[in-house]
Amino acid sequence: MTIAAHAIKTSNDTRGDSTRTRILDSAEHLFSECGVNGVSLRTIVAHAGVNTAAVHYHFGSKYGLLEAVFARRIVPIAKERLDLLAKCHQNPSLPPLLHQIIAAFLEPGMTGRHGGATFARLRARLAADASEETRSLLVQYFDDSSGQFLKALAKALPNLPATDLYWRFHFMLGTMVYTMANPGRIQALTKNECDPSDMDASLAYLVPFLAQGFLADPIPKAPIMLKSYKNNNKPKP
Amino acid sequence: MTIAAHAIKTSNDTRGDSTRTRILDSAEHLFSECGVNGVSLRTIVAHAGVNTAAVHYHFGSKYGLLEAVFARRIVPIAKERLDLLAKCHQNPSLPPLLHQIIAAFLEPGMTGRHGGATFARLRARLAADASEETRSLLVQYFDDSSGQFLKALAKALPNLPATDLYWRFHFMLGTMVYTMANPGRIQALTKNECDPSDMDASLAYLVPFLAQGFLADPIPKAPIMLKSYKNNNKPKP
DNA sequence: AGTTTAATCAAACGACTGCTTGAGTCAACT
DNA sequence: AGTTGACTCAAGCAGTCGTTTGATTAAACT
Repeated sequence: MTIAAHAIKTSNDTRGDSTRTRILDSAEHLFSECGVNGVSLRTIVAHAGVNTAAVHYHFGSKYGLLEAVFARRIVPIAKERLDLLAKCHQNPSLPPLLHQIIAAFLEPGMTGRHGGATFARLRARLAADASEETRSLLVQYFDDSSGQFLKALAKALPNLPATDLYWRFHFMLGTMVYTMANPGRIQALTKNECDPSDMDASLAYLVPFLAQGFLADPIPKAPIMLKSYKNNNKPKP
Repeated sequence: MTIAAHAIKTSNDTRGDSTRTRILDSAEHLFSECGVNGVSLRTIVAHAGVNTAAVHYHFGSKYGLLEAVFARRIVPIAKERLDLLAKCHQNPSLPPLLHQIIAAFLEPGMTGRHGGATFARLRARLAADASEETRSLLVQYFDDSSGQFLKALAKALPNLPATDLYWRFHFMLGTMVYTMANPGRIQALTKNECDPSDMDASLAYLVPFLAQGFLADPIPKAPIMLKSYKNNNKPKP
C-alpha cells in the first residue's frame, strides 16, 4: 500500500495550491483534535472554506487526505532525524554519545519545526490505531530511520544484548508518543508543575530519563521470571 | 460527568445478564480493535447476536456502553493496584522498593487478569483521545490511585524533586500505554525477537528499565537549556 | 481567435449512523 | 388467574456519511 499519486503532487499551480494547503491544514488540525474517524469531510471543508469535491479532486479519498497530511510532515522529520544522527558520529574515534542519539531521535518530531504539537498529537493517535492502513503508514516512513538509530544505539551500548536494546527502543517510542499525545494529563495531577505541551521542557526531562534507562543492566537470560523483581529484590549496583 | 445509572447495574436477572454481558464483550473487543468511532452499534449487536434496541435499553447510548465497558474492568484493576501497593509497605522500617512499586502499578492492567490485551488496547486508544468525555473517564478512575503511587515513589526516592518525579511518572504511563497498544510494532523491526503482546515478557523488561530511569540524576534547576545534552549545535532559528 | 486543461462549484447519490417506537415475550409477583 | 415489570424484537425515524456527477470558471497553450 503506497502513497497515492494524489498525495505526492508538487506542482505550483496558481489556484490549486491555496485550496490544497488549506485543506491539509484544516485536516491536520481536526484529525489531531478529533481523530480521523471523529471528524467528517464536511467539517473539514467547512473549516477550510472550500468545496467538498475539492478533497476528492486533490486527494482521492478521505484516507488519501490522511496520507497527504501525514507525508507532508513526516518526510522532513525523518530527514532531520538522520541529519542529527550523522552529527553524532562526527568524531569516529569516540563512540557516539547516548544522550545525543536519543535527542536526535526525539527532537525533530517534538519541537515546533514540523507541525508542532498538532501534528505530534496526530502521530500519537495513529500510533494507538492498530488498523492495517494506519500501521502501514507509520512503518513505511519510520522503519528505515529506526533501523539506523538502533545501530547507533547498539554502538553506544556495546554490552547490551540486542533483545534488551529493542525493548528499550520500544519503551522510548512509548514515552515519546505519550508525551506528544497528552496536552494535560499530568497537569491536573501536579498543579500545573509539568506541562507536557511544552515540548522543550518535555525533552529536557525525557532525554536523561531515557538515557539512564538504556544504561540499566540487561535482563538475565534463561526463562524470564517475573519473580526476578518481585518480593525480595537485591539492591541495584 | 459521572457514570450513568445504566452502567452500574448489578442485579442478576435470569435473561438480561447474558444479553448485557454479550454486548459488553463484543463492544470491548470491537472498540479496542477499531476504536469507538470506528465501529457502529449495528456491528456490535450483530457480533453479539442481540437486537439494536438492547444496547439503548441497557446502556442508554453508545457512550454509555463505552462507560460500562470501561468501568467493568477498571474498578478491579484499580483495586488490585492498591492492594499490591499496600504490600510494598509491609515492613514500615524500610523504604518501599522502587521495583516493587513500579510492578504494583503496571501489573494489574497488563497481565491477563482483567480483560488482557484486548482491554489494554482499548485503554491505550482512550489515552490517545483528547476529547473531554474520554479524558474524564480516565481521570475519574485513575487519578486517585495515581496520587497514592506518587506518594510511594516519593518515599522511595527521597532525593528526587517533585517536578522530576511527576515527569518520570508521566513517562512511565507512556511506556505502559504504548506497550499495551502495540501488538506488533517492534516485531517487524526485530524479526520477532520481541513480542509486546506477551505482557509478562514486556513487564520483565519494562520494570527494570523504568526503575533505572527513575534513579537518574534530577534535572539541574534554573533555566532549562536543551544545550545541556546538545554538544555544539548551532542555535536554531 | 479558439482549444485545452486544471480547478471549483452546487446538487445529489445510496449507504450508513445513533436512536426510538410500539408490539410482544416470559418469569415473578399478588 | 391475572397483573406487573423486566426484557427482546422488527421496523423505521431523521440525519450524516464518503463519494460522484455535470456544469462552470479561468488561466495556459496553439
